[in-house]
Amino acid sequence: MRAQLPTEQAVAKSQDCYRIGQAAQLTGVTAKMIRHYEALGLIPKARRTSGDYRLYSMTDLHSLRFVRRARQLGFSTKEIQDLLGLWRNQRRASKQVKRLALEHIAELDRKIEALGAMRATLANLATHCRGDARPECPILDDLGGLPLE
Amino acid sequence: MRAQLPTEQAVAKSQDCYRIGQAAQLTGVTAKMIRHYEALGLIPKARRTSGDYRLYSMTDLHSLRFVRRARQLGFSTKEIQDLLGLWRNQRRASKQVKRLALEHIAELDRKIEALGAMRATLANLATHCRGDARPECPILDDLGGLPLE
DNA sequence: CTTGACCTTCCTATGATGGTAAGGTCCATC
DNA sequence: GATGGACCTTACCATCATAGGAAGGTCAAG
Repeated sequence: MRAQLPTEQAVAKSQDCYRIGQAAQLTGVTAKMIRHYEALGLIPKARRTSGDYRLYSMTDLHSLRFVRRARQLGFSTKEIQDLLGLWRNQRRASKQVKRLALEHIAELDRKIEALGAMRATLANLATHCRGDARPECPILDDLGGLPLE
Repeated sequence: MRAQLPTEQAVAKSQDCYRIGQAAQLTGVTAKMIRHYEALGLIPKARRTSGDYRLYSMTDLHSLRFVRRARQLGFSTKEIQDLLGLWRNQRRASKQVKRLALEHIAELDRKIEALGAMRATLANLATHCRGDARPECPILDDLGGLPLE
């Protein structure tokens, strides 16, 4: 479990190069997902060592952290692609970014509302269920459609 | 588009038999999903006609509506399997049903909370974004990790 | 040279749903 | 009795983000 700081690593570090496992540790994005994002075109193809190992610079790590943070906020990879484009574009208008953010907020609101409606319905049913050893159960009655048929 | 009420259909109806398309219409579950639920073992394998068409009775339709309603409430197919078991078991204890319901409510709460946290963070960032033609953008700054590094 | 940590690619799976393609059934109408 | 059309069948692929594993290669230390 000792970090391999010797030769290769020392060279890598001095050259601002990290292999995928290190990049994963430093960004919180799994190596698996880093490769996946590369395949999706979300991040550029990594440089490779002579042994075909991927190499990442600090800039790359920065991008990976960006992606992770955006994922934490629920953006899809497609949306992240757009956000990354704006992030890298010095001539972007903040209006564009804000629009994406507001759209995503609206999407989150839709999901929250849908889940809230489920929760309310189910909580209501659960309230009326005695929850004892007897079989009578308004929850199952509702699912079975008894009240509606 | 005329419903085929003649011979086969008349017979089917008189015998409490519906083909998958009719079952889909009557239950709101797509034919696709009906087959899927059967493959999952959620509903029993349907009887078949001599031509290998699936046939559904009113009881089957009832089960399908149960599944649909449970899906609307966000239960997974695995959970629905348990609910169906309880529904069909006349000796069930309502306690068991209520436990499943409360667990699911807790799960919904977790999801709602997670989405709500995303929403709050993003809304906060959006508030501070001017949303004009200039490039400065606190949203991108956050995603890029500027405030944390 | 071997060992072990790390890397590579490729394939598989998840969960609920939708799509499509190639082909069979069944009934009505010509 | 053949045709057309609505409906059905199975089988495969796609979505979305993520994880797991197998088989094999790299590299540095012992």
